[in-house]
Amino acid sequence: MKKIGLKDIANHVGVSVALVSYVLNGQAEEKQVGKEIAEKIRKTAEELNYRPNQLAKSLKTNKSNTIGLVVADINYRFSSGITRAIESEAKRSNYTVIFGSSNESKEKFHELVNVLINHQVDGLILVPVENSEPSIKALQKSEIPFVLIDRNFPSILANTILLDNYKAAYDSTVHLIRHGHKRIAFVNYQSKLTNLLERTRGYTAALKEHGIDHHHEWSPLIRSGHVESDMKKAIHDLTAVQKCDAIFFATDRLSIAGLKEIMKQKIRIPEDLSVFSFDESEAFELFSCPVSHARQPLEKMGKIAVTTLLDLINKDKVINQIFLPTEFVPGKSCREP
Amino acid sequence: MKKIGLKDIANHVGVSVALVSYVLNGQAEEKQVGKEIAEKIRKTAEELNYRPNQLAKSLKTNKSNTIGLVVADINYRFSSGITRAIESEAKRSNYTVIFGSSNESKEKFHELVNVLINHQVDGLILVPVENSEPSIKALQKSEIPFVLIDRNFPSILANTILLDNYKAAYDSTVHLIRHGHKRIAFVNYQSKLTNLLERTRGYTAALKEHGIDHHHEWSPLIRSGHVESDMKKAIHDLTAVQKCDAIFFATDRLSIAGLKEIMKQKIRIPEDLSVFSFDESEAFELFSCPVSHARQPLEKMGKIAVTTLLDLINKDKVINQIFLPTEFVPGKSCREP
DNA sequence: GTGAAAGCGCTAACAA
DNA sequence: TTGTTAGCGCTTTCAC
Repeated sequence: MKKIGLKDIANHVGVSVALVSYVLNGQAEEKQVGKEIAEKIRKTAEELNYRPNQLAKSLKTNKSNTIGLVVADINYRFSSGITRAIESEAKRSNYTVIFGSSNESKEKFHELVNVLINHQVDGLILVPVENSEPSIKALQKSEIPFVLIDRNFPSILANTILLDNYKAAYDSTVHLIRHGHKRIAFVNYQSKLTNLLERTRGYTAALKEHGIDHHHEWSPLIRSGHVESDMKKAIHDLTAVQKCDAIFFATDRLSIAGLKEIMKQKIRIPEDLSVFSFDESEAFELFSCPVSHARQPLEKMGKIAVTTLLDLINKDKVINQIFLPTEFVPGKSCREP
Repeated sequence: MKKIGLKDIANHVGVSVALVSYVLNGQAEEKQVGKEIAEKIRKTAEELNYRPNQLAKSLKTNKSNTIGLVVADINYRFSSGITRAIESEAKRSNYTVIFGSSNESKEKFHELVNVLINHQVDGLILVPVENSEPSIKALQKSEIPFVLIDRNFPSILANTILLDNYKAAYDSTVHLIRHGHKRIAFVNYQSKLTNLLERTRGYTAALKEHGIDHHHEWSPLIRSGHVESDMKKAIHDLTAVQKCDAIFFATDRLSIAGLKEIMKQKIRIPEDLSVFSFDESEAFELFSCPVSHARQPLEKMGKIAVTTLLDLINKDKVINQIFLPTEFVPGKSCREP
């Protein structure tokens, strides 16, 4: 079946391509196209099953109606949630999403951004990875609109949609303090990502402001390549050696790894130990007790990322840093005060 | 910063655009471009930070190096796993993925397919939704290469990558029978999707071939909009009324909902009841005992989907239906024989 | 009201 | 070896 173009319709109806273009783009009124002709064009387009070539359109108008999205790993709950929100919001505005997963590699991240740019995306939504500052800085020079999401860099001023990680961690820690805990541990990844560092900062500040001495040993860092072994050691240290009575995990994956280890070591929640998680996980549904946690507003983040980006594309740019609050989801994993 | 095109480089170096095009597309040898000139062109392109306009290229060559992907819901473990595999395999072949999530709506599915086609994707990978046969049939007429994945329709003959759902369910049921179970329940969604129906068929056949009378009451159907309430009733019926001693859940989400309910009703696994799951879930990690299950080869499915599609795009090929086996992952959720 | 034609950035056949 | 040029399918200005 031959591809149908404007010309085919024009020939068929016996008019010029210009008219066909007007009509099919909803400019029939504006251009005062004859009613009958317009109707005939529409009908023929339908009959011939005309599909506009978006590439040609984009090439001409210099606008692809496409946004590029790079997430860290589509298998993360965070990524799939945000992707779903972004795709659906983009679609509402008639944009299509071109997609890539960097798998936390800065090389792949860089390459993906370039590929997306070559595909003439109108803008980018990026979850940057560690050490991707150079790519982002290069991007800034190119004047292509983009927004960062979830993560940022101190050295880069850009449109950013972030959680208020500091406050969320602070509040969560205070929650544990209110429950009467004094020896509160915080398990985080070893990482330079600001969102994670901010969580540590919030935790530390909460302890300090409530007159609790923070022991360095209470904040073990887990190496992402060695989660299982590091976590095993961490849980043992925190409970048996440091006698902590509460553990606050910095991410969902750490919570899962930690809770698994806690189960193995037959530590009872919340009798022996209180647990709080940053992020939620499907896995919590099958844990022996509901896990109290801070929930990320994925839907909202995705939606705001898109609207911010579209603003950037359509209007002129003001740099905007948006901090979203988490939602506190009470469970039964913290002992009663 | 003005956009740099081939012409700019040509002017800069003092040659024609053709030469620049040749060199930058690796045809320098073939076209016998002067070594020095070639080098100069490459250097200038680099300096000017030239980025090829993929749209123009595609328009001209009638090839976008882009594949469209429509999944049912990117939040499913299945979808994100398959998407990751597809994206990474596509990238290996220099293809980019344009993405959409149908959210199990046939209207959205149809629309997405059209949008992707308008974007001139070279081919499509689709996870069809219920009642999307008409869209698929229309697609077949258009001669755009596509492969279906995970789901198919009896009335449609197309390139398809499927699980061998029948065999996987059959084998899993036999596994339970071998463990000495006689009253084995199978909990599935109420759905017309063939992959789910095949699982029911496998289960039923296994019972029959092992001389076990199948009671209709042992196969409750859960309505996807009422999982919680339907599951509550189902679990109660199966255990208290039907006295089943094993339950086989047809999907990961059903397993989670079922296990949650089982926990609530204080039924012990595997002492009181054996449990087997089709699909795995992160959630199993925190269940009181490891759940035996059949694992889908997501990586492989994604990879094969891409290679099949690329074959279809590049050569012309016969219709191919590929059935992949699941992997049996033993847990401790089935009582010992 | 309608049509002719330029040109978006690129490829590739053809000419020189 | 290198350059010229005709489009790919579409939008849009300008002329009629």
